[in-house]
Amino acid sequence: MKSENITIKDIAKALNLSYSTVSRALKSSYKISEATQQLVKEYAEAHHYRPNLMAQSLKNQKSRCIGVVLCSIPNSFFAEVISGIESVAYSKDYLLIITQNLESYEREVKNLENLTWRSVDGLLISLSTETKDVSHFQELHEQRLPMVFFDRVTNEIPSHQVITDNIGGAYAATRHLIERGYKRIATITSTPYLSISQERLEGYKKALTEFNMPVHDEYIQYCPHGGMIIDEIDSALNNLLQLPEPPDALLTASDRITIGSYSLIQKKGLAIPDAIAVAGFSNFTAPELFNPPLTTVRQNAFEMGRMATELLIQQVESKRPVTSFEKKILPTELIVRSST
Amino acid sequence: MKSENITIKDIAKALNLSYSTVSRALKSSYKISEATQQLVKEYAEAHHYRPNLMAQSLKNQKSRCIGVVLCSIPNSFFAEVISGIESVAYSKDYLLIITQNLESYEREVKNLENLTWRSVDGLLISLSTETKDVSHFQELHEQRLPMVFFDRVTNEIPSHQVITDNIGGAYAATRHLIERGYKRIATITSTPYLSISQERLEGYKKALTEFNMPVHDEYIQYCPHGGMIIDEIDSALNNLLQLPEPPDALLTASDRITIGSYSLIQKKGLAIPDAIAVAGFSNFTAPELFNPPLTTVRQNAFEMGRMATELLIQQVESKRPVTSFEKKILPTELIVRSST
DNA sequence: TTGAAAGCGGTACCAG
DNA sequence: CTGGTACCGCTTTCAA
Repeated sequence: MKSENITIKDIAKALNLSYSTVSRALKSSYKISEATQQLVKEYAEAHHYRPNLMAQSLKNQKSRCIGVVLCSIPNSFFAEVISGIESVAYSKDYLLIITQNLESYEREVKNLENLTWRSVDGLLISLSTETKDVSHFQELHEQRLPMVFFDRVTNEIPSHQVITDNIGGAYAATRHLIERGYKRIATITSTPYLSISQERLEGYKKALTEFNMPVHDEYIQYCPHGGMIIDEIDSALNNLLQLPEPPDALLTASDRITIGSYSLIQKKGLAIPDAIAVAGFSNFTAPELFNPPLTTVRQNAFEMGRMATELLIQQVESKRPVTSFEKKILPTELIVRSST
Repeated sequence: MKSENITIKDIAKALNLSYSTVSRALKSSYKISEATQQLVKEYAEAHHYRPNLMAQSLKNQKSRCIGVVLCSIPNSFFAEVISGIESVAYSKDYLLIITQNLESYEREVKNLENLTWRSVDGLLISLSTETKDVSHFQELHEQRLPMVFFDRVTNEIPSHQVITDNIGGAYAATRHLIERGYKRIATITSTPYLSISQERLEGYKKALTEFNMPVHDEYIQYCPHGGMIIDEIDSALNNLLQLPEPPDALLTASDRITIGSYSLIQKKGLAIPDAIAVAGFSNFTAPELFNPPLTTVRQNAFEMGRMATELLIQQVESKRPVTSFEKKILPTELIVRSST
């Protein structure tokens, strides 16, 4: 194939037509006779004609590439999101450029520079935990580069957003803990800058308040790097356990924090759920195999990727600049197991 | 940036030079005076000149894209491999097109067609479980498209390969089971067509033979789709458990099969390791959290991705056609936990 | 309805 | 050492 690819010129020569006619016939342009269209299309089909994408890109100033900005590919949540992104991108003939920043603001900026150099047609973005300032995205937004934020979003840039019902998810898990009879419910979350942290915290507080339970600030612990560094989680846990009234239940607000906490609690020799109950946001494959099986708030990561990509492509291909934006909120699923 | 990108022509105009001179100056071509080079480069730097990759691609017939062919992005092993691939590709300014085939031969072929259409410069390939015939790759190989196989490789196409020491890994795990005193050791693996199945089986048999234990064919079970379908694993397990002398230990030969078996065995109410011990190939994040903690053979997936990509890019950029190929074999790590 | 030709942004050959 | 120019494959305007 590769070396034997035929071009529009070959077709034109073979059929004694001009380049332009062939080009238009292939696009079913209205100003071409049925007969010619038929002829050209059949020849193209028969000779496996595929348009040269590089040439098309150069001409149209469209790369049919989508840039993906996220923190970590092997993270189970994001891996599922990518799978969803792939499914849509592929079916619409877009290509993915996936970058990971390992929660570093600096790498996020550098990756972004590379993506724009590649002249992507649009961006799918989930912010790094370190990112407080979104001006690097702002700048591109002002140049009309389509972008859709997912999971970790910002409200500073008007754009489509696809997120999980973080408030609802955290609320459901906290309420579940309350109803199970736990009295001192703590939470460990990422940086307070992140949208997901804020919302999950809100759900947590909402449940406590609703059941007339106090919200103690010392029961709320943050991991500046989202648990990328295990020591962060450890010190968060230690802070909690050293309290005069240590918590009897814990809500962990992200995959990494959930797994990390679970592991550390066990290492400290604390029994789950007797010494401390644990429920957490997690898209881990097999939380039912854990010891004890882990109560999780599961997100529909695949769907999130799918939906964000559809919104993005829609915007990329829209003739008019898009000015009204959607905020899609996907439901979470609380799966109760014996860790709570 | 996007809309304000400057081109070679802009530089030429500004400096009163010709396009070609600017182009050569930027590439530090030897026939350009130091002074001019200096001038051009400084101007380019100052105005954030970035060459248009689409134009370069079109001209050079190089896309700086690498196609990745594998079965499933969210699979923990492959997600780690991708992370390794990304790290190298990114540092060398290559772009990744990732495709997944969900173990379907048909999708593998279709994906491949799309990749070649995108005119990728090279391919990183791990075969689907359904793939017995590799002629679709063969064809591209004959057209000199560089390709490196990893993990699930074929010997029918002369190319670089990066694999795990599958024989050694399976051997170590089996030997460990033998030394623990298990007498009837079974194994569940993928299709016998796959290189990894064959090699892991070989390691399994080698250990048994070395310790003068018989190799019973009925102790070897296959999953035609690599465990993609959970029923496959279930029937494999049932076949084993219904034997007059059911096994007292199990070696599972891939991530999905390992997790699936573990889950099913628990559902059947069998105690691990008392009723049956389990050791398996797995790159799962937290096998130590399982109940009981799972003995695993871990592969260096990240390194596999890194290495395969380096070999590929080296081949892509090599002036002469590459004729001698390397077979890199990465060591495995047996981590003993209480499931055995 | 069709053809000719310019141009997208670079590269590389040929002159000078 | 530098400039002119053809060309990569396709799209699109302008003419016919």
